[in-house]
Amino acid sequence: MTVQQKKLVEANLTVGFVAKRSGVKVSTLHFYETKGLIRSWRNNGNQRRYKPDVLRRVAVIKAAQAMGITLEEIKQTLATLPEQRTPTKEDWSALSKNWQAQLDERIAFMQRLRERVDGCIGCGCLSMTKCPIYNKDDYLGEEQSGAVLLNNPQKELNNG
Amino acid sequence: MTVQQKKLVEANLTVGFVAKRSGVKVSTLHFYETKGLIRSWRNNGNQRRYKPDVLRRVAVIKAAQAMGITLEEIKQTLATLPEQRTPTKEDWSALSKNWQAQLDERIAFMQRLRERVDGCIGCGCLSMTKCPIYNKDDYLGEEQSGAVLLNNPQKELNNG
DNA sequence: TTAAAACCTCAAGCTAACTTAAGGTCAATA
DNA sequence: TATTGACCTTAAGTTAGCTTGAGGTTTTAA
Repeated sequence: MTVQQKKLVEANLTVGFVAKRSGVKVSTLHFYETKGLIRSWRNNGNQRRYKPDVLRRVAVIKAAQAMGITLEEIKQTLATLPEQRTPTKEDWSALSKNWQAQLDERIAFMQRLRERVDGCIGCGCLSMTKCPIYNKDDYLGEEQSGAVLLNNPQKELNNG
Repeated sequence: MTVQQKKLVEANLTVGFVAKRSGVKVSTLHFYETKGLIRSWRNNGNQRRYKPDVLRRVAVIKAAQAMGITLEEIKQTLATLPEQRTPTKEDWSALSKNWQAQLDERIAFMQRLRERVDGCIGCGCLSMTKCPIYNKDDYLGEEQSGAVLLNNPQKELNNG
């Protein structure tokens, strides 16, 4: 039995092992911990030890990031997981439902954007007074209070 | 005739006017200029003056950003516009085609991600050795060389 | 047992996309 | 004409999400 397999069985993982397994750097795990996204305890020599479910947490963090969700939002959603026991299938399922809705909104937004790209950027109405692209109230107006996408650039579109 | 209408007719716009009309701050216009995204000339008093098509450029920049395209990419795409003449309908249309494809890729990626969220985050296979979420080669593997989304977090997923 | 690998902390650095501040000039209007 | 508002430049600050480096300790393995 290798050391890593042993670690796995004993169910307290080192930071290096978690890093390798989850595909993130050790520094990222430290960083996530300072941000309250993951937790660890220390051994006698002050080294971090993790429960195996940290791997799922990190994978979920990465998946959520790929959806465009910020670490702060992810943290808040992860905070809904139970603290006392290891999260169950149902716990994780609830999380995913939460993000599914956001993802659906984002996809819908992108699709509306796509239509706008068709109709607007490439349109023939180069007159500033006629083209809706110059009319901020029209342009992407429905998104005003909707999904937050990509650092919210659409909020800027509606300023002033 | 107001001053602003006058400016519009005379077709050389002040930075303040462009800022108000395009919904971005003056400092943003300065910034875009240093980044080579827009251009201006100076009047006798060293103040910036813009051609009206800067409004379309800014609107297009904002739309592209909402698609998740970086300023650097936007700059490169805008660089394909003619320098000597005011861009025509066809010029802008070509741009929009370019970004439509990227947007389609992004939408497709999000949709694949959505399926993964269904099947993976919320799944019952909490065993580390079985769940594909722990297997970086499986998880989102198709995206390896695909669309760049949201600061490329999916690249991280495949590291190490 | 000892050298290398892994780990620790804390501070600083990095990129994108801007914003803010300071100190000064130019232009519009009462 | 004078004052207010718009504009100028340059430098530094901001946020997110990390990474890098320095200097030191612990663990592992030959």
